[in-house]
Amino acid sequence: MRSEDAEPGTIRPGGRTARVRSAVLQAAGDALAEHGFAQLDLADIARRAEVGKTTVYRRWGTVTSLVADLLVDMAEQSLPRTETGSLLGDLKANARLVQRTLADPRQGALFKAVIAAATCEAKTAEALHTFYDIRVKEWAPCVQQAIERGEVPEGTDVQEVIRAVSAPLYYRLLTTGDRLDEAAADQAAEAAAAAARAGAYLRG
Amino acid sequence: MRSEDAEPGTIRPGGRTARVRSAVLQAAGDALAEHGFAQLDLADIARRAEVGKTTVYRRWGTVTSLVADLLVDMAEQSLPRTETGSLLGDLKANARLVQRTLADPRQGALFKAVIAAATCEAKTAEALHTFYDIRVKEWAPCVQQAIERGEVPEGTDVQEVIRAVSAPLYYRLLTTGDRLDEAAADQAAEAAAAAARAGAYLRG
DNA sequence: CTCATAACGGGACTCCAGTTTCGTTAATTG
DNA sequence: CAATTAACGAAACTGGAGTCCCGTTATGAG
Repeated sequence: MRSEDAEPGTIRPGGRTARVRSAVLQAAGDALAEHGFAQLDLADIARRAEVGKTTVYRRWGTVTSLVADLLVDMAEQSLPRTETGSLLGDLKANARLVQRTLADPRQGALFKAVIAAATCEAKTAEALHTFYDIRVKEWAPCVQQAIERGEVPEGTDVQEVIRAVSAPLYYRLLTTGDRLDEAAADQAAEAAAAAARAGAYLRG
Repeated sequence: MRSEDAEPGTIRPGGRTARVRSAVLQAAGDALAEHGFAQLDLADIARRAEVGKTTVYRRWGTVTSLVADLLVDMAEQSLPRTETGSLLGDLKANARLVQRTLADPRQGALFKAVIAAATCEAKTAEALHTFYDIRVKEWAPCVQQAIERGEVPEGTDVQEVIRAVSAPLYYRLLTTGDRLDEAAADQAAEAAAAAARAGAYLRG
């Protein structure tokens, strides 16, 4: 059986191969959080992961490609959503979660780095889109429940409401130097809730 | 007079020096829009600008540093704001402006690239923050006028309202593959207006 | 207009990110 | 458990990004 056309790691994905992947992804996350996307070389990641650099180049090839795989991994680790019984409560819970993530030095830097990487290659961008699509869909039901309770008008784009909560937090992270505090999270949730109630997210 | 401690271009900023700067910044913008932030080398920019690569390395040194200067240049080219007489009208005008910019292939790619660059170095990040600070302050008066007309409660953070218009557009640009159309712009403006009227942006 | 030198630019040079080679280890199959 | 070969990893290699040197151009001061 020839394997020239198969990606390395697909035929014998067991033991060592899996171990190498998780060590490399771990190291990649660390390196991205510490140095950022630009000054990142795969040899450094290989050293951290205690893996041969040949292996990293063979399996991932480029930094953006490695980040794409990292995003697939991140997408699999899903955090469970909480329920509070009111739209504002649920949205605040979501906003706080996002805020805590982005305000955390390691996680915040990591998210900046993966976003930067996603702007540089289509494949990585797609992995990022999938990651956020999963997260948004995870939280969308809380808006659906609000519709059923009559808090929000019928025909509201539920996913757009969830995105509206995150958007100002990411915008602040990227375009201002301001700290992301709980007040920012609450404001984002309140603004999204108010706009949703006013029917701003009705499908066009 | 020694000049070892002065940056090149500061003592004789006239004719040639200025011409080189604008040619290089123009080329840098083109290159960023075409190739993105990652696969960018200064030699290519020098070639496009018809300038010696030694000059580019001497004056800017790194890609992120060059992007920082590009952002200073972009910040100086300010677009005049229109006035419609209502908060929603003004915010829609702003949203449409941002949407058109980000939806434009060249400009959209360029903005993605400068954001990516800003995540990689503090100096570049600061230049980006300044850029957005200027843009936000340019449009903030329309919210102030809305306060004076009684459309929006006293004590509202006027700049935050402007940011709330852009935020979902940038969020969509970066985290989804969806096209940025006029409907997205209008929705962003309507959501920000509704939230502002509801007092979601009162200073904490 | 003249002079001093800031700033530019071609070309040689260096160094390391990324590749290639080939021997070693261990995952899978029967 | 033995055989096959996928996947790994050390070491040598290479190309081009970034640096250095030094002669040339042209700015700004007097």
